[in-house]
Amino acid sequence: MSEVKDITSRDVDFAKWYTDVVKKAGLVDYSSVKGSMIICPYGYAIWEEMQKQLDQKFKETGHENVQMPMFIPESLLNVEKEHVEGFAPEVAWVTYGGSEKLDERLCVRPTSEVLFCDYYKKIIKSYRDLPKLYNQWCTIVRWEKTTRPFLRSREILWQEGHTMHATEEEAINEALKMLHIYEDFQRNVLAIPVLVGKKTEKEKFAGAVASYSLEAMMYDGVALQNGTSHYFGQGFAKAFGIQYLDQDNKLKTPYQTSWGVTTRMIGALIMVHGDDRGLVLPPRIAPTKVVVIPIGDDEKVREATKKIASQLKDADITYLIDESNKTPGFKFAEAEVKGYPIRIEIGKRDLENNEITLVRRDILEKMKYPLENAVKEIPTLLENMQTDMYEKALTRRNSMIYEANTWEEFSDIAKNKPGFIKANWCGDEACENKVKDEFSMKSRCLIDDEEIDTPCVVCGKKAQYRLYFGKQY
RNA sequence: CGGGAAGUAGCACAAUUUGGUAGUGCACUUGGUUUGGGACCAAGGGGUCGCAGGUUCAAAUCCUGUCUUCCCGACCA
Repeated sequence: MSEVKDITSRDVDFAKWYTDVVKKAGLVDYSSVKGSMIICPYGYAIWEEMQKQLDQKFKETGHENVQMPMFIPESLLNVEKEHVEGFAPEVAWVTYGGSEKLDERLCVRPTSEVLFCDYYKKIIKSYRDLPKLYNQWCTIVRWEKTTRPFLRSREILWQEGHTMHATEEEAINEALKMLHIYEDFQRNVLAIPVLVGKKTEKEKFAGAVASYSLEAMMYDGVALQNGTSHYFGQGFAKAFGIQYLDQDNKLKTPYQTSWGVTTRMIGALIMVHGDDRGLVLPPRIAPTKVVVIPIGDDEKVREATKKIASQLKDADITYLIDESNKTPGFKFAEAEVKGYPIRIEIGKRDLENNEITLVRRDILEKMKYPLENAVKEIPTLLENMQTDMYEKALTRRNSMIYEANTWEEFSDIAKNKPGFIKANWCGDEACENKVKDEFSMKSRCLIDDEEIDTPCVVCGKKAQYRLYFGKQY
């Protein structure tokens, strides 16, 4: 097995490996503005696939897409106090229009809660106007100090749902429903195991009553928050004066949610599934499922390639044919960097036996199939690959979740073993801060289906919660 | 935002110390030979040395500022 050129091994330098893969696979390129990335065609194709599948789910659950403005007047941003305090440090401001200084500066949306609220105030008058289930696909801007492609950028491509409901129960259900749509998508399509749960007070969204998140573990044991769903209660609605007349002819304040996922999911795909040869895409999200590599300039090879191509087309399997004038080894390596799930090699040596070679990207095992029915096997291969990738990721993640009952145990694990730590907690923010100060680990999310039978891992007082701690991107 | 490192062709680097015609490998173009794990021959194209000032007869090289990238920390839904 020859070494793949130019990709740093992920066990040698994970950060470098990540940037190498992102660039060599043609997902992203840097622009001249820090943290503002160019998403290349292949990277964007993955995003489009994510969009397509999620958007369908959003629509099936009654949501409508809208497009809100990009600018928020300062006075509008200031309406909800907690919210503005949470976001003020990272917003970008527009202060000039042409050469004229603006009377009121405009914030480039870091998220659109206030824009939606401002609009909902106009259009929600009656109980008949509820629920309002809007979503938008857009970019937002947050002036992050440290940036990395897909993981933390200043301009973020995402989706944000904003909904209004008549009752608290309905709103909470909405927040959880969308959380579970994300969860299902990440597990079954992205093949990424996620921990799903409520955030602590300290970690929740600025202005939310409750925040729920999806926490994935990367290959190096570091957490990536891969989506959030928030229940807002009536906080924003009250601050913005959103009221409707109910059936009983009384003015009432609606309950609100918001939820979002970003292109960060692409970063998660890379860091959960990738290997030293490059990207490995789960079949259900791969824009191109199969790459066909003809070997040698031979009439029989050309014929067989044509045949396979037409069968793939008939079977509705996305594919591309690499007919470039490169050597087979080069094409194989290229296909591996790109992470196409299945590679088909067609050469005259196999054709003499009426066979072709298929290779699954995740296990890289060469399999011979009869030319006639090889394509028929592909759907099964893809499904097996999808399942195996999830199992492999799950096994690795589970092997890196540790349990600590005392501060000594916690310290030992935090210092020596990358991954998450399960522990009990009293609920005092001081204890959360101590973990963060000493080990740069933050609480990921609460665990609500396990017994709490030992004291707080930090202070030793009675524990009220069980949660995961972990370092994060 | 603090500490460190780096920016010279698409990529990886040399030339900078000691100022004096900008180079090598890969990639790219054309033609040919090739093709089962990153091919070969031949002929070509491509650079205001990140950007802006300054010093000098002369700046990739020295000085100042600035931007970008990477690493560590702080910050962070």
